[in-house]
Amino acid sequence: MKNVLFNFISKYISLTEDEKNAIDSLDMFRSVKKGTILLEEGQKSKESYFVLKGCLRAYYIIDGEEKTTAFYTEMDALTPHCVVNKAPSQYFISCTEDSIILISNSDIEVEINSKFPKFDTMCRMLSEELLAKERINFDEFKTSSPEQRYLNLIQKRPDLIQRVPQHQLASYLGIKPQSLSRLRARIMEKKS
Amino acid sequence: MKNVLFNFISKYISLTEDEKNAIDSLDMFRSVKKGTILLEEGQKSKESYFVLKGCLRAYYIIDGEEKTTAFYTEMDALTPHCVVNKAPSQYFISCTEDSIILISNSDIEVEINSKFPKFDTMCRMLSEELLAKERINFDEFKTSSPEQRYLNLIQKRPDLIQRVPQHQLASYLGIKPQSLSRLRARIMEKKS
DNA sequence: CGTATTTATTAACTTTAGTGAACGAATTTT
DNA sequence: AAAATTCGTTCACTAAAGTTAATAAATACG
Repeated sequence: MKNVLFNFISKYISLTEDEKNAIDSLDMFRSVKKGTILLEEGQKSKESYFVLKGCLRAYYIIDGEEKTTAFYTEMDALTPHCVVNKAPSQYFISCTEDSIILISNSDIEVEINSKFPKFDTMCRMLSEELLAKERINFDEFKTSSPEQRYLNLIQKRPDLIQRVPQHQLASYLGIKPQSLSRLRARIMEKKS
Repeated sequence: MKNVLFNFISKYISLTEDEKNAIDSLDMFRSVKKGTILLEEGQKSKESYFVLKGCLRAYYIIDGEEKTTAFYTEMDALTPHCVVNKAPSQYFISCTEDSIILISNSDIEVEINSKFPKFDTMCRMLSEELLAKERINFDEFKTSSPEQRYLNLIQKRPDLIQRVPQHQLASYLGIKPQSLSRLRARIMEKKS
C-alpha cells in the first residue's frame, strides 16, 4: 500500500528517501469498515482523505432524504469543503465498502508543506488538476440528459455500476431511483 | 486596477514591494472588447485568466448548438482545462462585455513559482478553495430542479440575470431557453 | 433609416421525470 | 429461522422539460 501512495506522488514530484520516511512516520494509513461514517453534517473536520482501496460516498440529507453527490474510489483524493472553508460540514462522508484510506490533517499538512515546499507544489498541481476535471465533469452533466449521463457513466466508471447500490447511483445522476429503473428498461428496449 | 489585484492576493499571502514590482513588470493587464474570443475549441492554449472587470463565458458547440457552462465575473480566476491537461480545448471562452482581465502564461507561472515559492502556496490555496466551491456548486445543481436552480441563481448571482442574455442563462441552468421562459412565467404566476 | 438577424415569449404536442403505491427479492435484524 | 427493513422494479398518474413552430421585440447591420 505504501508503494501505491509513492507511485501516485511520483506523478507530480520526486521524493528523496528522507522525504519518504517523513511521510511514513506520519502514520496516516487507516483500515475502515463498510458503513463507517468519516464525516457528519455539522462537524468541523480538518481531515482530508485519499482512497487506496475501497469506496467513499458523499451525501446530503435534504428533507430527510439521502442525496448522494460523489463517489471516491482508488486513487481519488478528497478534501471536504468544511476543511477549506473552516465551517461546519453540509454533508456526510461514509465508506460504502471496507476500505484502506489515508487520512491527513490540515494542521499537519501546513507543517509538512512549510518544511518541504515540494509538497506545496504537489498539492497545487493536484488540486489544479482536480479542479479542471471537476469542471469538465460538471459541464458534461449540465449538457446531457439523465439517459446520456447514465450511458456516459457506464463508459467512464463502469465499476461504480457494479459496486454501488442503484438508489445511490440515481441521485448521483440527479434523478429518482424509479426514474433510473425506467431509464435502464428504456435502454434495454432500444438495444433489442 | 493594480490595487484590485493586490487586494485579492493579500487575502492569501503578503507581498513585499519587490514581489509587487515583479508582478507589475509582467505586464499582464489586458482590455478586451465584447465579443472577443479568448480561447477556441481545438486550441492548445497556455493562458489563464483573472477577471478584474467584465464577464467571460465558457461554452461548447455541441451538434451546432452553443451550450454555455460557466460565467466568470469580477474576482473570478479561470485556468482552462486545456492548460492543465496540455490537450486541445473542448470549449470556447469569449467576452460577453468589454472587460479588463489579467492574462498569465503557464510557462511564466512556473518561473515565478520557482522564484517565489509564496506564489506556489497562493495558487495551491486558491485552487483548493475553487475546487471546494465548484463541488458545492455541482452538488447544488444535482440536488435541485431547474426551477430551484433559477431561484438559487437569483439569490447567489443576481447580477448575472441582468448582464447575460436569457438563452445563455438557460443552458447554464441545464435547460432550453423555452423552458426558462416558461419556468419564469410559472414563478410569476405563483407570486401573484 | 429600414432591413435582417437574434432574442424572448407563447402555444400545442411529445417525451421524460416526479410521485405514490404495490410487489417480490434481497438483506439485515432479532 | 422468522420477522422486519431495505431495495429494485413496475404501474398509473401528474408535472415539467424537450420540440417545433409562430410571433413580437430588441439588436445589429448595411
